[in-house]
Amino acid sequence: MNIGQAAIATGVTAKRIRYYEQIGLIEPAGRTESGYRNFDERDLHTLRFIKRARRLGFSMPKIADLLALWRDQNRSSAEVKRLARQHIVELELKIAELQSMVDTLSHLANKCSGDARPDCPIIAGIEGDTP
Amino acid sequence: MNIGQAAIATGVTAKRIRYYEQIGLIEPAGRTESGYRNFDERDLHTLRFIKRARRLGFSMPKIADLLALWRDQNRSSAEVKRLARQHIVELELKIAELQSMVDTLSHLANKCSGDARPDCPIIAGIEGDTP
DNA sequence: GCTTGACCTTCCCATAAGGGTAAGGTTTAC
DNA sequence: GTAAACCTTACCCTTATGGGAAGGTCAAGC
Repeated sequence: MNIGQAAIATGVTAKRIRYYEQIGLIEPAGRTESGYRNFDERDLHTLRFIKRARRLGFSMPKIADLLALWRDQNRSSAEVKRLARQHIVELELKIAELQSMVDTLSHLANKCSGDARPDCPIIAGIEGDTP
Repeated sequence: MNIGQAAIATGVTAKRIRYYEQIGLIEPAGRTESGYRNFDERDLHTLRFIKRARRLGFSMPKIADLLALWRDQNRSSAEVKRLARQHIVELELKIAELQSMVDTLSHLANKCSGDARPDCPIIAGIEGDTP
């Protein structure tokens, strides 16, 4: 199965597959005599794993860790759980940061008349009161 | 006031100030005879505005829009409000995305025993059931 | 007056996770 | 046999900076 078919089968673009190989996230795929990459079912399985991990917001280095744990038959679930918990904490931190932006902006926007006059608490809020 | 002092006065690093000038976000600062940038109070005011807008998560292009509105004495507050509302929507979209990741991961983590055994619903969840 | 250290300047390289495109080789279908 | 549809590598682009090099400038101390 060449890279285009693998891309269709997994929903991971050919470009990404090559990138994952390049950064060492996946093993270099086998090659045909003419140099085309050749993917088997196991490769597809790995690519799908990566795709799902990405959708959960894991970075490449973390996915590398997850892949290692995935393949390690002697892993402890505690290790996996620790990684997941840590990631959850990071996500929640990011959410809190974004939420704080939303809160501040919503507050300002609610005070803004939103008409034709130039007076605007939003501009004033950005301009001035908080450091 | 040279760039280092401006950086201290505003909390915007010299590197960023040069970058903002480079991308045209701010007017090129005045220069001394020897080529040093020279900042006045108005420049500092602009830099502080940018800093606060950044803290609210606005991108550079949006900050450029905000700066234009800020300077435009004939703006309507409606324009500003529209920009702010749109930004709020984008932030909330991002938050929802991250929250969905947290939810999925939390659900999986809660089912994981987190002990020495390898069996792990988190790995299984990434590996398999959802597309 | 000279040196030293703390500034400043521009320029180039790096980040994360790829997308776009070019130049060229291969395979497949008719 | 040829044209379309693949594949390959390689290079530049993105965001919003940080790091550092090479070299010019300024202020203080001696």
